[in-house]
Amino acid sequence: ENIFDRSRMAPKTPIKNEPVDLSKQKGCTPERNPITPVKLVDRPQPDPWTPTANLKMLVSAASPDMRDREKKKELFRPIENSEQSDTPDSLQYDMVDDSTVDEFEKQRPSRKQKSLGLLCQKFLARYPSYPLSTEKTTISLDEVASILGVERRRIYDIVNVLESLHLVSRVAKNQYCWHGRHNLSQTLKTLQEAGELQYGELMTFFQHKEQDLEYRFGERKKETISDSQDRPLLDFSEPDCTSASANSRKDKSLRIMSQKFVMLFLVSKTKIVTLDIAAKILIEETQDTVDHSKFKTKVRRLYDIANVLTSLGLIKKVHVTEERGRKPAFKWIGPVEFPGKTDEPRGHSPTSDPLPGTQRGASAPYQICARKQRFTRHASFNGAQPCEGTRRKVSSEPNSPRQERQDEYCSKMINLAAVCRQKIEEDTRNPSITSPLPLLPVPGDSDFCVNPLPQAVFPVVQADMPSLSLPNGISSQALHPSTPAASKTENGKPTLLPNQPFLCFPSSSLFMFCGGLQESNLRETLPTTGDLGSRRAEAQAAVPPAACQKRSSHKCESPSAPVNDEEPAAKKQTVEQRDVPFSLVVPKKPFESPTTESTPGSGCTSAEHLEAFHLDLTSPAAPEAAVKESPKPLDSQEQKKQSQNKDPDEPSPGKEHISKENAHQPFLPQYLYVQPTAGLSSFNFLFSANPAPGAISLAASQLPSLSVPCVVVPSAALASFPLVCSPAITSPLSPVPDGSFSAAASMNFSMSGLASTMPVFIGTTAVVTPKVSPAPSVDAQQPAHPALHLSPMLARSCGAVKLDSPVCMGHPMTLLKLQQPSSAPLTPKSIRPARHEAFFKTPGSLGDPVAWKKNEGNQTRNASSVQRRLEISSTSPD
DNA sequence: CGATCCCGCCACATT
DNA sequence: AATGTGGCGGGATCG
Repeated sequence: ENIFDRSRMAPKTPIKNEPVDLSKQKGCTPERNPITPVKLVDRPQPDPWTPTANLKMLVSAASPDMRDREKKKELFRPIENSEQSDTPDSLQYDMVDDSTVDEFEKQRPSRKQKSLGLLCQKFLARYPSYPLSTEKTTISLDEVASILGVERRRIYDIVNVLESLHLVSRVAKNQYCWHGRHNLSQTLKTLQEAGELQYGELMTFFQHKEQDLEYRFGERKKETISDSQDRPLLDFSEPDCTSASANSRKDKSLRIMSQKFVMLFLVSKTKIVTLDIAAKILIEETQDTVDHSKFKTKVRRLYDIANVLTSLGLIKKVHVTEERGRKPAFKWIGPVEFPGKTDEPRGHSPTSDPLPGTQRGASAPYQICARKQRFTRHASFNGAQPCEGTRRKVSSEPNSPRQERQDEYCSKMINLAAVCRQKIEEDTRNPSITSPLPLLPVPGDSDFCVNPLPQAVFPVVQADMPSLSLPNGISSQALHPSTPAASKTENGKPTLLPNQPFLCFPSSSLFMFCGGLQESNLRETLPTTGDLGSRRAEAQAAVPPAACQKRSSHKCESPSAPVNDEEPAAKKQTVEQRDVPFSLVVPKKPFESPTTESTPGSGCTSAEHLEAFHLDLTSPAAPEAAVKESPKPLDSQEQKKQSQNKDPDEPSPGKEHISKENAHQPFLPQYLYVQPTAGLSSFNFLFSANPAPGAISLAASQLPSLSVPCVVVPSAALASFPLVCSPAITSPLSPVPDGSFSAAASMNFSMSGLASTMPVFIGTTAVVTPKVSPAPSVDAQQPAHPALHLSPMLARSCGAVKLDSPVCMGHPMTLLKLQQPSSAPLTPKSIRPARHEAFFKTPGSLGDPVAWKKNEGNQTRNASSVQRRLEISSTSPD
């Protein structure tokens, strides 16, 4: 706890280790705090410890990393930080007079300082995220407990969760083995698969709106399934470790719960799970009987788990605003895609798709299908296996409502479906708030899975931006008249809806670029061509005029497609966040960290980061978002249709509205989220880049250029209204609000070889068009496309600047300027590296080291890992 | 006052 | 029986 403050002055103050004494001291015994450090004592502690000694250990062990973590934490919990950090006084004083300061500190040992989340960070700080395979780090619970100054009990809480994700494994009594995150993606993948089996339908289904329903149903289902399967699934991983024997133990609910909790995120379209839903789902007991107390207890546990997951950077706390109100929830910010996935976008053929036009979106449909299948499979599976054999808790235990029959399961599912249907119908009736989109009629049987998707989309948005809302009218218009059709898609109009990817940016500060790459084209077509024509992405942002009211609009209707986009986006974000530690993570807090800041002048460097972009908000005042549209908005629809075909082949420039294609399956739009740096604080960017490596592969030839639709909005503006960007379907929109603000801009990204580093240059076609062409292959680019129209607004509001951003990459960049005078800080997050693993890695480790290195204060980070190691090693000896 | 969640009792598992 | 684990929920804090 101390650490916080001390991080800077590490060496100093002795006190804190022990919470206990804190309590004692609080009064005013300032000066001498240090003296008897009571507490630790409890533990058998051999070591010599003097208060100081402990401190030293702590400091040494944690310092570098700790800071990072702390920062992260800060992100998560701004308040805390502020407070602590505030204490500058303390620092100063410390210099002078420690005791005094300490006192103050002591006075409020604040509960937070002892929080599990913080503790977990400390814990994690002690071990490298990616330990060398060679080194096997063993963790002694007692040791850690004493070092961290907490009771062992608390360590169990942490370790149990970590174990559920396989970051550690139990080797022996009191001994755990640290694995780090090497296998995290694999684990998550497994959990995701398992989760789909168990919760997929539900989550998908109801996710947002129907949460209520979900709860009810969810519970049942889960139970059923979970029994038989959970164990196995969960356990699967365990075997590897010695601990297998451990299985017999009572059920380790915390571990299982943790896994289930993670599964919910992985299965969730929105990647947001509210606590209450999770609790309900996780309560295996009798569905109906959800006692209040039990529920409460479950929630408590979830908080424990959530704290750990938060410390791991896998989730973050958010609030979901629903019809009913605002509820606490957590959003998954970890990796979303897993390499190994069986389902590859490309492979899968739409053919079998049960869902007709519904989803053009690349992955979404796919997933759905998969889910169904599994589901089915699953059901049978259950039936086949009676799981009673496995052990359950002792009979004596109070609760053991477990055994369910598969039959029941089926029936439940049916019920569920029915209920859902009802729900939907109801909703439909009251489209008012809830469902902007018409819900699909759900066929009783099978479809649960399918239908859900569309809905899912919304929620996502909501979550983030409660504040934003589109007026209905607007939304409908703007978005798409057709939108509603989405549901209909099945019926008749398939395509449109789905295609559209909309992005809503909830948070005021976010900036998103959405775009899909045309991968398909790329792949098939020559890279070059692809490049060129490939992409223009259109992005639209519709900004409702101030007049617009904020409403539920957040739900912008978005066809399923959007959903897809979103997901990826989420992923990306996550990834990046990881990479870029702090800043990314917490958008809210702009970090002014030096890191990002790129000065205007910095050529290459800046390039590396997105800094290349400079955004100046020219017109901050102009809240309206400026959007650029790609040249052919109109076509988009048609194209969409075509897109259905999915033939990407044609690179034809004109047509290739990428966006649509994007929507298709192949590519997932990637988003890059750029954190606002100091200057940028006001903005956040999301870029959608191609996630798929596949896409990248295309690029491989050289520079693939991607066009991404982007929207730049001043945060302020956003705050006031919601933005929606539908890359795909811009055209329709264009008419809408038209002139006022939305402009669609197409962005092109060129990436060199791998997307990873490339400096992205964003060219607004319109603006810049002409210029950039450094990239050879690229030249073809259509970007030049005259097509762009900038809305007047844009034009005005933003000055497009072309830069050659010659970034190191040598790609040209275009910058948009928004009025922001100040240096635009950019937070460039580098584009995320193509590889999955990269996600996890620290920024330093990211694939494109080069790029990274520079800017950020990364050094810190980069160094940190190294340092960390060193330190640890040094420490360990002790 | 509701949301969080620390604390540590105590049951159960393992040694 | 001793000790390791970890469920659990009272009640303190936080917001």
